[in-house]
Amino acid sequence: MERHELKNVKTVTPVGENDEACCVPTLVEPALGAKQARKAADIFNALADPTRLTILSLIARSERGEACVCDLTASFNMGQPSISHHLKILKDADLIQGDKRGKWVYYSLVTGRDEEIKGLLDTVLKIPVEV
Amino acid sequence: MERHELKNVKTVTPVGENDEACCVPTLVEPALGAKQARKAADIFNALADPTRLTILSLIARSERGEACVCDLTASFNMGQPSISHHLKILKDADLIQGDKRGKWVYYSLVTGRDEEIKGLLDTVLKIPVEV
DNA sequence: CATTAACATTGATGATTGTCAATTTGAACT
DNA sequence: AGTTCAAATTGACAATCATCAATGTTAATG
Repeated sequence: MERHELKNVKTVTPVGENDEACCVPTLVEPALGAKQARKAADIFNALADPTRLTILSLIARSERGEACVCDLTASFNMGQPSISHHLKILKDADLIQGDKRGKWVYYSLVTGRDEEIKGLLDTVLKIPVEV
Repeated sequence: MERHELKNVKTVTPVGENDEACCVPTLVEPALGAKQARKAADIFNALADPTRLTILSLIARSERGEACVCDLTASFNMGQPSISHHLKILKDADLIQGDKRGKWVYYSLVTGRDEEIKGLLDTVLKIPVEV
């Protein structure tokens, strides 16, 4: 079976009626596993929104490592339910955790995943914004 | 103006008719910049799909650091147009690049961003899949 | 207990997305 | 030139998503 990467090299394949063995995959490795891929996609999906990235950034850069919903709500031009919605998505993805103290709820990066999350943010935020 | 983080500490604020100054943001920092947030979100969005993550993984782990569309198409239970569609999204996000050689097109991670992309994948794929 | 304030939840709506079927483009070979 | 095959593109459709308006929940307060 010939590899198309080598198609200029005439092989000794006994060229039948339809040679041209198309694509012998270079790798048929386990690749990724459907479950793992879905899990990872969920996390990236939680990060795939400007509002949510800004929320994370606000939390990560805050003095105490946390921010209350009212602080966050005040930082955006959108209603409080929308912020709540985004917070839920981040929470469901295990990126942030909420702590109710009195009337207020304070969100912080999930304990133990601080650096991981900051790393993801930094990596992508390092990319220059085109001129 | 009292900080609610300190609400248990009685302040000397001349408690008027409505004290209770809600949320004095701990940080009013520039945060992130709308443009930068959108750009980052676009990249995460390109990563927010199991098929696309698997494509990236297949490319990243392949021997020559590239894979042709026919290889990729053969690896999924979906039509060739769908794979083409996902490749376009990854390409538009500047994560992969295509190289047409003969009848075939070979995709690889964008030159110079190899490690960055692999880093993003590794970070998220390290997360244990729940039992 | 009634009220108020902070936050979450629900339901509706317009926009975006992933997939397929059908068609088109473009290169290689006869 | 005509055929064949790899890949991209187009159009359609169901599903998902971000937002808002309205309502529900829970904790502090009078």
